[in-house]
Amino acid sequence: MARRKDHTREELKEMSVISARKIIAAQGLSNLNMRRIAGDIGYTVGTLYNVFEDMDDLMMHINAATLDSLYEALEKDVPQTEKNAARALKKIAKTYIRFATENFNLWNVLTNYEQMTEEDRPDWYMEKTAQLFRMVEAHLAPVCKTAAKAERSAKILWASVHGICVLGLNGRLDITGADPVQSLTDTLIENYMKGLQ
Amino acid sequence: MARRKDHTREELKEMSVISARKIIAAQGLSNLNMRRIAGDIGYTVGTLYNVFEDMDDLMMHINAATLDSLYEALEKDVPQTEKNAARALKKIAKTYIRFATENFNLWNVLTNYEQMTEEDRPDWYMEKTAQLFRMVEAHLAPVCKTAAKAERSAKILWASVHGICVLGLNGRLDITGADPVQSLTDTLIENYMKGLQ
DNA sequence: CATAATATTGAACACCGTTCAATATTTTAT
DNA sequence: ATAAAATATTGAACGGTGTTCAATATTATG
Repeated sequence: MARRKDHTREELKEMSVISARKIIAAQGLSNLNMRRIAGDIGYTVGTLYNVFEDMDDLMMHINAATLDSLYEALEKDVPQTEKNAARALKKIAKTYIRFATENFNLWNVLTNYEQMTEEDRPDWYMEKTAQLFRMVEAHLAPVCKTAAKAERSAKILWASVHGICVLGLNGRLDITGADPVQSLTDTLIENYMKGLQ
Repeated sequence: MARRKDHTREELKEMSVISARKIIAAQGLSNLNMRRIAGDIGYTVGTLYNVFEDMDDLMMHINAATLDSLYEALEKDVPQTEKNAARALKKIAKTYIRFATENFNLWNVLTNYEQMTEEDRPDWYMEKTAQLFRMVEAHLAPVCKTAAKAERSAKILWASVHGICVLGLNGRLDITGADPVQSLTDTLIENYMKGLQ
């Protein structure tokens, strides 16, 4: 046995999430299981359950990491300096679509694997998605009369782009690849922003 | 044993799908399994595999039935006589949201349970979704210059409404219930149609 | 150094989708 | 009508899953 202090609980959590994300990215969610993660990090399944509540808990941490990397991608790609709202929003959508394409399996897990009970979604997790909405809101505030209206439009546009991305990348819009999807989100954003005046 | 001719293969298929949909609607996908369906229809699991390829095949038929009932709901609720495109589209969205709310579990299975390989989705299944798009297209054709443009806008609006519905009803837009979701789709459709001119 | 606290193990459990040899029933051929 | 072929149905069995928990090993404490 041994190695009680080889890694702290936090280190074990991090190692598990990294391993799980590697497996999902490379071979899909169907090839993920607790025993395999345990083996990958050099422990057994019992240790995994000493660190995570259950598989749902682990999945939440996996999705949290995906949300983090999505936020990083957006922060890196989208210039704060862009004054034209429509152009900024189109850039956000473009980066979102690229992220979903390049991290298809992880992104699909994020969108499909729902923990039904909205209540027991912890605050630190909710904050990660709130962060993303705020990013969109920031570009809408200058062209909206009130903060509430900006918030509304942020929700509408984010969810719409998300919907086009989900159906488009999963082959339910009779189009293939990232470019046609981006073309649709561009049109959506242009028309919506035009109608906003 | 017995009863080889009690039901035809088609009858067995139908009974299985009805039973499965009842279980999903009442207790969610997590409570669905092959043995339970078999028991419900008075057979054993082996018979299920004599009629369906596997559980994915059964799930496809379940989703097909959900698509059918969605189409029926839309056909019943949305008047063909409505000349105002925006009003017609808002009515479609409203009915879609109501359907998703009233058949939440079945609708969630439809949106989440993806058969990854788009190619082996049979034609009769694809036709069911095409039918829905055509319904939206019909209302967009009069206000679009070309049929291709109407098709584009139909995809954009359908996917957008779908996205708002998915995130909204799953509690990811910081709103609760069907009404606020409908309010967002209304705004989306109004702004998009306004921008179309 | 003894004892409490904690970490780690891995066998065991219940459940799942799926298979398939055995068996019962029906259809077809003679 | 009867034998033989074809088909339907069964249910035990297989391998895999998430999860539990008594046993054991390691570390911390007094």
